[in-house]
Amino acid sequence: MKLSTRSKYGLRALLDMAAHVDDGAVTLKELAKRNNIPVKFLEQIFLALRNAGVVRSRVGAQGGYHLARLPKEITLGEVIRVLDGTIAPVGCVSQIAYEPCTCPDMETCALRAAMNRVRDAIVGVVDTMSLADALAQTKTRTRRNGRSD
Amino acid sequence: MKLSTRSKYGLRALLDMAAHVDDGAVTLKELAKRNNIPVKFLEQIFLALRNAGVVRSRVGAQGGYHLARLPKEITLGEVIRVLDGTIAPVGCVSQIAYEPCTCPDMETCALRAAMNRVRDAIVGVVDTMSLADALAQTKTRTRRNGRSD
DNA sequence: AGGAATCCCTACTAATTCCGTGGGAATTGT
DNA sequence: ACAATTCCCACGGAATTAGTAGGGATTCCT
Repeated sequence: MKLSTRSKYGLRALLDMAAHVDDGAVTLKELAKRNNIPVKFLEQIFLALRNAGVVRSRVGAQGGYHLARLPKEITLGEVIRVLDGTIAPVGCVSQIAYEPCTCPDMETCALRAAMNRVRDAIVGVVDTMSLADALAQTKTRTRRNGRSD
Repeated sequence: MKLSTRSKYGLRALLDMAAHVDDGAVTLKELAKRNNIPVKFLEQIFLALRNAGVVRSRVGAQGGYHLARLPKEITLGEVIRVLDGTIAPVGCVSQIAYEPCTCPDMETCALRAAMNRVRDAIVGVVDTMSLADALAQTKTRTRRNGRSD
């Protein structure tokens, strides 16, 4: 159930941008340095984010990136979908990246039904949590809730 | 956020066993055939499940596997942990397979806080859903609920 | 105008993870 | 004895993903 490094980096950088949203545009170089991310890899990631309309860019000297919308209008789910292509734990429950599985009978597949619920649980979090929400939560002290793993 | 094929196969096979729990022991060969899984791969998977106390085995002719507990006493979460080692979407929020991430400051990492909630959401489903629950849900007609991806 | 900074794009390599296979030993029922 | 089966570990290869290389286009500054 791992999140790709690609999405991890992308989210980390975007959260940083959201935190410094008042400072105007920021360069990849700066973003990469601040967040411990290889510049060239981040470049690739931001290309995708730009094409998806999550960030906007300005080329040339004094150029850089800025968020295309307010932090509260960008959800984690949107970003993950852009960077990973899907969120669903198995292909057979994904709408945007559906792929049939090899189970003998998909209609009565108990695993599929269960994974549907898992997907809903994940989506329920990431699609309702914006960059702003994520930042706010951290500021008010991360309270752990005990569930293991 | 993908579930490994390993866990997928393991769960599929266990659900099958749970559905036929009254038939006594079943061989890997049979399980593999019924569920479209490569025998040798399934063998590996069941070795792990056996060591973890999820199934019990009997060697020799007329041997086979059977569940170590009732279907309602085996959760999906337990199985996934055995087969994948962890459930958490990122290493830095896993208790049983913790791994520090490369973010500049872990204490104030907004992504970590967010992923904590995702993990809780996933765990909330898989740790409360037993093999029996998963089967029951399918029998009562899988009702889709619309969330996309 | 020239140079420096920066994004844009594609292709490639490297690393890792994961799926699946092989072969043989031990055990048990017929 | 023989056949069926679990047990065990190691290995090969495929696929995915992380990260790199390099050059082009655009804009700003002096």
